[in-house]
Amino acid sequence: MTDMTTRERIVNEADRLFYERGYEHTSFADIADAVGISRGNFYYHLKSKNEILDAVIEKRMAAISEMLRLWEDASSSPSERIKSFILIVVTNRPQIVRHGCPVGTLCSELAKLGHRAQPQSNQLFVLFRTWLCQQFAQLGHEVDADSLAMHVLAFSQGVALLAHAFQDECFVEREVERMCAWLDGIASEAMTKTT
Amino acid sequence: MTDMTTRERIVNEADRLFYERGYEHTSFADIADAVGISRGNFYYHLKSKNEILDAVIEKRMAAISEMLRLWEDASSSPSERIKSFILIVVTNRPQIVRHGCPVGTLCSELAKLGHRAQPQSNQLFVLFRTWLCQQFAQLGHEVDADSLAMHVLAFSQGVALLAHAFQDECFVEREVERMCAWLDGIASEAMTKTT
DNA sequence: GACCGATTAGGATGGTCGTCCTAGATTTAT
DNA sequence: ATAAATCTAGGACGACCATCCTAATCGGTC
Repeated sequence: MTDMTTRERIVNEADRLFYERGYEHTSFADIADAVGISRGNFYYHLKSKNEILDAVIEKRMAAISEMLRLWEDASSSPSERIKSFILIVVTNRPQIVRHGCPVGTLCSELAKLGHRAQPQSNQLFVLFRTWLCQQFAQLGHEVDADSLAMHVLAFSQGVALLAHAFQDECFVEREVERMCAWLDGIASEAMTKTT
Repeated sequence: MTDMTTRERIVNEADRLFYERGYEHTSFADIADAVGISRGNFYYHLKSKNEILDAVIEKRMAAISEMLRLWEDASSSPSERIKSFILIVVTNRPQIVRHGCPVGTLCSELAKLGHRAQPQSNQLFVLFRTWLCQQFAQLGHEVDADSLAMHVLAFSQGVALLAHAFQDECFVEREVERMCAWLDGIASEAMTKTT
């Protein structure tokens, strides 16, 4: 806490505020207030708003990579790992209902803005996409692994967006159940093929 | 064209710009430029940006209602009508890839902003939701009609968001195929129950 | 042709934004 | 202790924002 550099504290607060209020709707004054430093001092640590955004995306990239690595270690089977992903929308329900999916809302905003950093933010999706792709391949769905990965990704984004709009937590659970059932179907389908 | 009132022209351009650039990122100057009138003249027709947003939402509500009415007339069976909805993401592919879903991106932005008009924008979703709900009920899924409606809605939002982020048109078609197959399963399931 | 309401244009206002600059404070190295 | 490097605060900047005000123009009516 205390041994965190000012730069890290800025990036942390920016990360939070970008998520809670959106990128464009968060100003330098907001971040400076949250960190507890003056507006002017800001530019000593980060030269522009773009640079903050880049740093935030980089931080999220690292966090996601770490999370995927943990899932890799914790679960033995690929279907269990995929289920770990499906379950994040229910694990993070309160945040999603309040602020949507951190990845989805950022990518959506930057895409609409035609922002310079859109490709970078898309890499957050790509991280999940390739990881899910690997899991489906290990499940025996080598040919349509990417298609299945995108399907799971689309599921999570659709659920997050509607949960956010309607502020509905129950809906999330119903959709997760449906998705888990679908995944079981996919997994057993792969089993019968190999055996 | 010529007999359109200035107010209507303003609302039309605002509708387009809100969709293409987002609500917050569209300024009065942008709309005034697009319509071809001066900034100052603006406030004679609409008192505030909120009022423009309200008018745009109202216009979209009317457009969606009309579209649903047309689907009602064009299709004989409820499953055909639901398919009409599923197919809009492929019909409007180019726009969705460029700007996302008009309803989803607006609701998502207003929800994140905590905007006053968020409930109004949600009514756009509700329009689809209740209509889909009716169709599923007619299909014989009275008890879980709303759950199924939300599922279809989530599908469309997930697909639109990812298509927009990844600028991928092929993905849309694959997901639509998958969804149509799912719908056929739901429909036949209802058939066997009634017969 | 004078009048009046509807419509328009353009500028003024106060606020916020991202950005930059500079002078002071603090820390570190010698 | 002194000098250099690092960090901080606060204000100034130009641009843009939503909003408001006022004077000019237009249409039709008597």
